[in-house]
Amino acid sequence: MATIYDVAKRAGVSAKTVSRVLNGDAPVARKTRDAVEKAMAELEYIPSTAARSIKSQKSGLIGLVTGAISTAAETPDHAGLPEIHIVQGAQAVFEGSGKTLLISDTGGKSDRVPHLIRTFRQHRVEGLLYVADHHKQVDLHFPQGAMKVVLVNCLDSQGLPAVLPDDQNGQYELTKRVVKAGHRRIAYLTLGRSQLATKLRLKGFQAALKEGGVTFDPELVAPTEIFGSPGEHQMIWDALDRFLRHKNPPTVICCGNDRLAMAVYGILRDRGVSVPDQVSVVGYDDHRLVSETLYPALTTAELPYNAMGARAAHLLLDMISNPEVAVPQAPVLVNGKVVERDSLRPPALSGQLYDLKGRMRP
Amino acid sequence: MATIYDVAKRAGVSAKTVSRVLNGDAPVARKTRDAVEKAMAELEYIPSTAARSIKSQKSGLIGLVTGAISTAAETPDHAGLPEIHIVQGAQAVFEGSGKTLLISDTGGKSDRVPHLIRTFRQHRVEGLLYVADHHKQVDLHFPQGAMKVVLVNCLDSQGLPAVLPDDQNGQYELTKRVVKAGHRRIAYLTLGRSQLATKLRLKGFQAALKEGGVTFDPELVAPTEIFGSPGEHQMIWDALDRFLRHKNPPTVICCGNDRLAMAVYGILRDRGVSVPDQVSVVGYDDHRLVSETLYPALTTAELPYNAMGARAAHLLLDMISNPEVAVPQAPVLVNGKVVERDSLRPPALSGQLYDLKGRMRP
DNA sequence: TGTTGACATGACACCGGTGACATGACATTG
DNA sequence: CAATGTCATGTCACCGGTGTCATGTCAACA
Repeated sequence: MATIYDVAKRAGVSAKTVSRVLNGDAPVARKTRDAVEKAMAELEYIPSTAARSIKSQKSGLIGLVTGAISTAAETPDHAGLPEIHIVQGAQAVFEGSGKTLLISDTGGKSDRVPHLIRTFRQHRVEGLLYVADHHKQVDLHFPQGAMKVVLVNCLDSQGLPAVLPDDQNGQYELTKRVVKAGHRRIAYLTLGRSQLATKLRLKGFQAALKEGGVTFDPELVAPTEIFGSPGEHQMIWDALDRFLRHKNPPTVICCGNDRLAMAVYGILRDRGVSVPDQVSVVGYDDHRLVSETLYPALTTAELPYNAMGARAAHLLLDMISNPEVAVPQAPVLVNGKVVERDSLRPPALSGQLYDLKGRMRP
Repeated sequence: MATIYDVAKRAGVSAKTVSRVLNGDAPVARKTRDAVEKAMAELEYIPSTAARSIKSQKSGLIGLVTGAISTAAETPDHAGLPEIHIVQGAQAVFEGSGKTLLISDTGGKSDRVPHLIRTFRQHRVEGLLYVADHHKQVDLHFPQGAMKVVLVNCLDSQGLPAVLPDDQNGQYELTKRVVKAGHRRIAYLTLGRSQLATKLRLKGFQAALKEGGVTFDPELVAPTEIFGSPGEHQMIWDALDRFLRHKNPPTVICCGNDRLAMAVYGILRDRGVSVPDQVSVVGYDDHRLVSETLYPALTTAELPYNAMGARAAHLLLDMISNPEVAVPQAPVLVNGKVVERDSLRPPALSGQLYDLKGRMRP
């Protein structure tokens, strides 16, 4: 690989002059510049970032840690929207600002994080993005002040800057849409109780009901747990069964995410309940693979992963370029849109809505 | 950030001795070693890869380009299994061998590839993984010999080393399972005709039929195109309608991927056809978010993205550490497993299988 | 015509490590 | 006891760039 000296020799100038042509930080005679550029082209010269960075003390690198990082062994694996969207959103921003992204994946093992951090520090990354697979609390103990860090989709107890989805508002907006469609009996199949998103969204849910003058009925709320476990379908089946047998049954079922909505579609239909003619269904995430493919297509709230990644990237870049800037004390909340598709309709008019059949598959 | 000289001074030795402690490439007296290690710990010294690499001429970096790279504007966006699994598979291998991954995302714009390549060359990456979002032909024009490249999930006309899923064998094995379950009337809703995977899988499909003594009926094969387009559901609906109205209708529907199977579930049920009691359904990809969540869970063939990523990483590492090694001329094919779940059953016994209802939603 | 300043370029040190080589202390051997 | 080898450590140059400072040229100006 050609060096700046090779170019200098070929162009008959000093290395420093080549450097000037490269960086344009001092005037260079047109003729000299041409000669240097010709030499660079002929030698396919490409400057070495490594050499640059030892001198400038700036690596131009940003580290990104991903992969279901957590304190516990909960790792729901593929449960929601893939974090890749966060990475893409961030990458696009860094790309535009000349930074390069170094990524590491913990593979779900949080004990490997220290090693990853060390690798990043060896590369002298200028900042670090810490991406969780779902909205959660994490417990990191970074060598304090060692590097700029922005958490994405998670927060810690030390108050590191964090970018989070606005789950409460998202569910609020979505539910408002449901109420506006005319529904008064609204069931909510939430994610696990322990999830932060669940608590926040439930607040948004209740706020929207209240605002719409709809009574909140705790019997129409049920949590689900554990992705991919054999018992999961049973749990959803049972919850739906309770909803449907309620003396005043729901006309719409809100789901904790699109995946849950997918399972609900299957079970409802298996039981002879038509979506959305008899019961509407809405999801959360706008996992397009699911929301656009389900038949009928799913009305859902966007989980703005791409935007969160971009937001976090900007925040980190600010912190890097302007070390004195005050980092946000409260988490930055990013809002997603409500995406209306075909699965939400005004409630059916008749009193007795459905005629249940089927039972849980053994 | 502390340097090796800071450590040397604090430990009262030369920088070279610190280097020896770091690398263990020459004997160091126990006492000296202890002093050096103490100093390193106190200063939180972490060696700089940049400084190391200019001297050693080895960056320890691997570049990875992803993001629906293509020649055309086909970009099906989210159509299949996310490429992130390829990245994860590769990352784990590199991690284990001390390499660090630099990633770039083209965001679907192939004209940005040259710029990404340049960035990677500035970082003196030792090799490059080029990851496509689905099995396709790409047309790259790398500065020849500029760097070691392995293509993943795609191949080019110049015969660059490539790692691909064994689509033919995968569909063969899956179809064999279908035949073994007793099916004789087997419909196949393929992906787009132009896709490489479609052609290969159709071969495997036919081979399995032949081996099982089942007659191939072209009327039971239909292609789908264009993900997410408004007309897509219509196209699937029409194809299924033809299948179901066939004088000798299928007892199972093989789908080009799990997403398609998801759409098929919805349409079949909408038309009063029970899965799998009346018609079995199988997919392809083992996109677990879909295959495990569908109700009933989907029998499908694994698209071994993780393994492909790992395989490609190993191949690239071999090429790097052993430049003389012959690169595979033919693409490396990686096989996936058949995953049996609940959507495949022996065919129903009765003659008249289903009583169609419903029509395409307007 | 001598002075001044803008322009163009080069010499040299330095960034943080490591390879090649040299040196000094001590143990082993004939 | 001198010769030899091993161990432990240091010196110095170099990797590929860039910052600092010096130098040389030439046109404008007093």
